Amino acid sequence: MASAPPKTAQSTPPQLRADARRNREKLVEVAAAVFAEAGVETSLEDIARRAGVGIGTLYRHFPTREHLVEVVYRRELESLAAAAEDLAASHAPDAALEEWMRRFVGYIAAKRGMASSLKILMDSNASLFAEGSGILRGAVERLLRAAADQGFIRKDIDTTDLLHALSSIYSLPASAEWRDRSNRLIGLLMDGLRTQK
Amino acid sequence: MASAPPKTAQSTPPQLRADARRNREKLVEVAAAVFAEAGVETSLEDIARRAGVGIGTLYRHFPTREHLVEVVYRRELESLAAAAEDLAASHAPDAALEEWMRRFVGYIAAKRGMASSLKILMDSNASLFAEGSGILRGAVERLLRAAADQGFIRKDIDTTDLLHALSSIYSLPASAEWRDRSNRLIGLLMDGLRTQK
DNA sequence: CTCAAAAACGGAGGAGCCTCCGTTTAATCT
DNA sequence: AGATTAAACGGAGGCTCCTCCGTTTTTGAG
Repeated sequence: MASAPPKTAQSTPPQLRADARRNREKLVEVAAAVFAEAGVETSLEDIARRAGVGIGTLYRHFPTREHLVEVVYRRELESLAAAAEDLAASHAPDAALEEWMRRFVGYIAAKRGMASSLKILMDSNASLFAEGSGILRGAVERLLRAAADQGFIRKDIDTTDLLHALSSIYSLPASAEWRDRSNRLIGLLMDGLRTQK
Repeated sequence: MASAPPKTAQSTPPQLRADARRNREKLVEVAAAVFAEAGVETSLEDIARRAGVGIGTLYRHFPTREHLVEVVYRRELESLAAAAEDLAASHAPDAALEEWMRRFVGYIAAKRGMASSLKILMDSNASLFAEGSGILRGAVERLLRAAADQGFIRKDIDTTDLLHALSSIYSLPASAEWRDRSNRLIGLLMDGLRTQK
C-alpha cells in the first residue's frame, strides 16, 4: 500500500485529534443550548461543566467568549439555510418560501433579544446580507427562483428585493406584539408576491 | 438665630455626610493617579485599597467603572480649562494660546493611549467640541479673543476654526514621533495665526 | 452633652475570569 | 503488541467583580 502522502504545505487546519474534536463539538452544542436559554453572557465555566470538560479545554478551543459565540452563531445560520432544502421538498414552492421567511425572522428576533452589547452579533447582523455572506442569500435565492419558475409567484422580484423587504420586517421594534406584527407583514408580502404581474 | 430654612423641593444633590465627601474625593484623586499610570482597566479593588477605603465604599459612590472614569475625566478637563487662566496671566497672549494648545493636545494623546475600548472616553472625544461641551470651548475662546484683541494674532479666525485645526492635530496616528509631529504642527498653526491678515 | 436615627463604611463571600503546568491519552513507529 | 511522543486535558490558583449586611460614624434634636 502506498504510505500516507507527504504533507504538502496545505492551508488545511492541522487536523484535530479525535478526543479534541469530540470535546469541541460537545462544547458548541452545549453553548448553543445555554446561549439560547440564558443569553450570551452566561458563565463559561458553566458551559464547560455541562459539556463535561475542564475549563482549560474550553479556553483552548475558544480563546475568547466571542470566538465561541461566533461559532455557535454561524452554525445556526447554516442550519437555517439548510432548512430551506427541507421546506422546498415538503411544501408547495410559495408555502416553502413563506414558512422559511417566518423562521428566519423569528430567529433574528430571538437573537436580537439576547445580543445586547455583543459586537460579533451586531457586526454579523449589519453585514448579514452583504454580498459575501452568501449562505443565506443562497437559500433565499433558491426558494424564490423555484416559486417563480413554477408560476407560484410573480417574476419581477429578485433576491435582493426580498432581502430588503425581510430586513424591514425583522427590524421592527421589539415589543409584546412583535410576533403578530411580523407574521402579518410576512402574510402581506406573500400576498403581494402571489399577485401575478 | 433663624432655624435652617425648610427644604424646598430643590434639585440639589442631597448633601453628603462629611466622611462620605472625604472618601469620595480621595477616591477620585487616587483613581486619577492610577488611571494615568496604568490605564482605565486597572482593578477597582486596588484603587479602593490605595484610597484607604473598602471596596463597598467605592461601589456605593461609583456604581460602575464608567461612572468613576467619567468623573475623573471631567475633572481633568476642568483643570485643563482652568490652566488657561493661569497661562493668560503669566504669558503674552499668543504664547499663552500656544502653550495651552500644546498641553491640550498632549492631554488628549495621553488619554487616547489608555482609552482602548472605553465607551465613555470615545463618546466624550466625539462630542468634545459639541456646542454643549462649553468648558473647553470657553477656555479657547478667551485665549483666542485676548490675543486677537491685543493685536498678537489675526482676527479672522474664530474659536470653531481653531478647534477644528486642533482636532486635526490630536487625531494624528499615535506613533513614536507623535509628540514631535504635533509640536511642529502647533508651531505652524501659530505662525499662521501671527501672520496678520 | 447625650442619644437615637440615618447615613456611610468595609470586608467577607460567592461567582466568574483566565493561565499555567503536571497528567492523561490518542496517534504513530518498530 | 509495546514504546514513544506530541497533543490535549483539566483543575487548582490567583485575581477581580460586585453584593449584602452587620458595624461604625455623623448629625441634629432635646
